[in-house]
Amino acid sequence: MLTHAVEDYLKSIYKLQEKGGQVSTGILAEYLDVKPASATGMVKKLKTMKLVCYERYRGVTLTATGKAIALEIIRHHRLLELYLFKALGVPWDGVHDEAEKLEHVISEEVEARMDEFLGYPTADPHGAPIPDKNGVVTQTASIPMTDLQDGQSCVVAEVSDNDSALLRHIGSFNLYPGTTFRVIEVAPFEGPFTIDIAGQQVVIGREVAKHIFVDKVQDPDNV
Amino acid sequence: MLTHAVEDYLKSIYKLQEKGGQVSTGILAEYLDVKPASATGMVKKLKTMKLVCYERYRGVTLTATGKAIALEIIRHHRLLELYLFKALGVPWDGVHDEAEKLEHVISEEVEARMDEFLGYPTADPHGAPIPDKNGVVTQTASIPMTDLQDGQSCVVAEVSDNDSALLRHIGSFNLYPGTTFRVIEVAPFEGPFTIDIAGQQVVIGREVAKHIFVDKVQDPDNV
DNA sequence: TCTATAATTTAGTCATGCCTAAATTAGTTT
DNA sequence: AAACTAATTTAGGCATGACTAAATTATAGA
Repeated sequence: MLTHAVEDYLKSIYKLQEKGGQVSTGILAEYLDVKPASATGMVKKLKTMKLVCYERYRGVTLTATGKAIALEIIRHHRLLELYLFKALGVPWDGVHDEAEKLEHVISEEVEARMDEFLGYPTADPHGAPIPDKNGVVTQTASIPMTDLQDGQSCVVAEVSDNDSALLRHIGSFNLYPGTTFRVIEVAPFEGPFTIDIAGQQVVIGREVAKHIFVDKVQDPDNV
Repeated sequence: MLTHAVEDYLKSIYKLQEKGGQVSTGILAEYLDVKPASATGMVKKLKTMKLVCYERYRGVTLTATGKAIALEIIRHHRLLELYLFKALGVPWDGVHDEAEKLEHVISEEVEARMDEFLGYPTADPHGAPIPDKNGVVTQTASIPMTDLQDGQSCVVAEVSDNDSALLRHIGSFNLYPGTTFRVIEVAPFEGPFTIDIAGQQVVIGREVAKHIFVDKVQDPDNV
């Protein structure tokens, strides 16, 4: 069996690999809130386990085996988040931390039963895709809200899930995945976004907008 | 925060204390499937944490604090067992092992929500009592099935939960907590029990019967 | 009481996974 | 090319919680 630490490292490497491509031990350490030396040590261990490719000073990449394990853990995490949210009513800003602990101990059997209960879902409460049993992820090419311009309409696709306070804040505007809104005004000089959500006007700061990803929608009122 | 190992030791000491009274480090080691020297080491650590009373060669007892923690973990465990059983349909011979892992990581919030979902239950799927939020346990004084004699009627109160194969076996007779049966015959010389469950005759060996605890019932057909 | 046996404890090791401090390498500047 | 800075790695340590082997204590029998 793999240790929780190994699982966490693989998961983190996967996520960093997704956005940044090259994953240095320093970035990994920062992401895991661990000292660089610790990350180097673990990465060397992961290499002997054939879970990562690694050359010193060159960064880390997951092997096929490592990636499969990372995706399994991510699947556990996201299914748990959705289950806690839907079946137990845990607020969406609380599910991440809880799932973080549960993902390492849940059995495949319980996971399968949650999956069935939820009707084989494809996204967690923050809009992140849930890999299927074979580790296949369907990535959607959403854009950050900061790329939007005046008048554009869109649907919230995904929201960063790691900051609980931020999620509570975003939730207070009803900006959940699936919510449609229209940009009324983008203030100049890196200013905030004024948007319309179901008739309500709301002002969203840039720092917050960075963590919201959307899909553009053809707006019949504006064409 | 307490480690999983500390929690497991406290829980085990509590359970052994319940039946046997005196808990030696040897018994504890056997129960936890650990070498005696390891148990001694941990017990000394628990003493410095003021969670147990311990004098060498004299055995261990929980302090008030230690007992409170043990009961909290037991509450986690039993609520989880029942939740897995009722909400997710995990078979009763599987819930113990799963709960064993989850009990250490579940938050109080999630526990409270499961408790609410289940309607504030008082017993787990094996009939063991669930301590309440304040650590109060309502013990029932059930007797082992091996104490029964010919003709007696009774209700299954509790079944040992630590042997999965045994549970599957007992379950195959429909001998769940709440099931009523009548003893037809106790074979002499430590022989098996022939019982009547809802019209079906079933033969139960003594080794199995040792793990089934019952409450006697006044049988109107037999008085 | 003395001794044999069983239970318990001590002493010393090992694997994990983290840490700090020091050394090394890479990547600029000048 | 030399030197400086930032990133990375090595080296050595620490806490947990397990282990084995050896020493100690308790207990029961002769």
